Amino acid sequence: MERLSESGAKLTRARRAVLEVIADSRKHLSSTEIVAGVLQRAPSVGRASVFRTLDLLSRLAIVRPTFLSGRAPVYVLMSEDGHHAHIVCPRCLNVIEIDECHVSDALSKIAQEHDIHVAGHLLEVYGLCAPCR
Amino acid sequence: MERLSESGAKLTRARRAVLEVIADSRKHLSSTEIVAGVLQRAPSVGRASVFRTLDLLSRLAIVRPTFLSGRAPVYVLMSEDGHHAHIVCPRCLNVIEIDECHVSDALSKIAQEHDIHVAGHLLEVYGLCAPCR
DNA sequence: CTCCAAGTGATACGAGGTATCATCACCTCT
DNA sequence: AGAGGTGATGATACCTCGTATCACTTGGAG
Repeated sequence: MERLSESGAKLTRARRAVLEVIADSRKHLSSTEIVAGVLQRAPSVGRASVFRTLDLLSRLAIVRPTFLSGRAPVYVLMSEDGHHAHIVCPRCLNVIEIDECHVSDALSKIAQEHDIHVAGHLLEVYGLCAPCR
Repeated sequence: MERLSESGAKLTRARRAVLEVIADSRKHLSSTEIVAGVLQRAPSVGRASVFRTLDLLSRLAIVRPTFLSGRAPVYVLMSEDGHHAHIVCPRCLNVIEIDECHVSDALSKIAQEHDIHVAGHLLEVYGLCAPCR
């Protein structure tokens, strides 16, 4: 929310609604689910604005579209410093969020080797979860 | 290619064509580009089969759809052991492939903490490349 | 309070992806 | 090597998600 206004973008009803829907959700939502959620919360907001907002949030690295299950992408909320990590079980398609992903050493090596200023990352780990084995 | 036949799936003309187009490309391709490439290589192959094959390859973790630029996802070819890593520059949208991503220590910690058998991973690093600074 | 660029909502449109179904060809088994 | 049947195919029509357009509204700086 602060990240949005800091970027110079206006904090409008539509954008507030989209952000609230995403932040309040326990799981990653598809665009269709976000449209539905926004419609409940602020019925006057139009479809197009939801998509425009998702696009804006993606460009600001607040959110990142990713394929988890189903045909449409779901939107992952990035942490304040632009990072996110989760585990996907290819069997049950459940997603386990990871808080501590231990990749900072790896990132600094990568930054050095490729002459990059790292601003964020997404780590997806694939593997069977305990119940599925 | 071997990975496909080992999975029990038939090795057909359509599938061969899709795999060849992806493997021969220097960059990550969108579905539209893959359809076009397949059409050149094997004109008799139908649209639907290309999408079906992409779906199959995703389920087998040979390929992974990801949003890099543009509206449609692009397909990333995973290594034989199910891993892939790259850097995306948010400015020029160029993608730099990473061969050595240094995350194995992190992955074993994650595997332990979350009781997972890690089968693969995708690491996306975001950051400005040298020319863009 | 005023102003105006940024953003909005409604709608029509278009591209990307899918369901269907009769036909075909891979590959196993003999 | 040849046959059989099941998984896969190609063509088409369709549907869904996301986008362009444009007249109107609104956030927020001054």
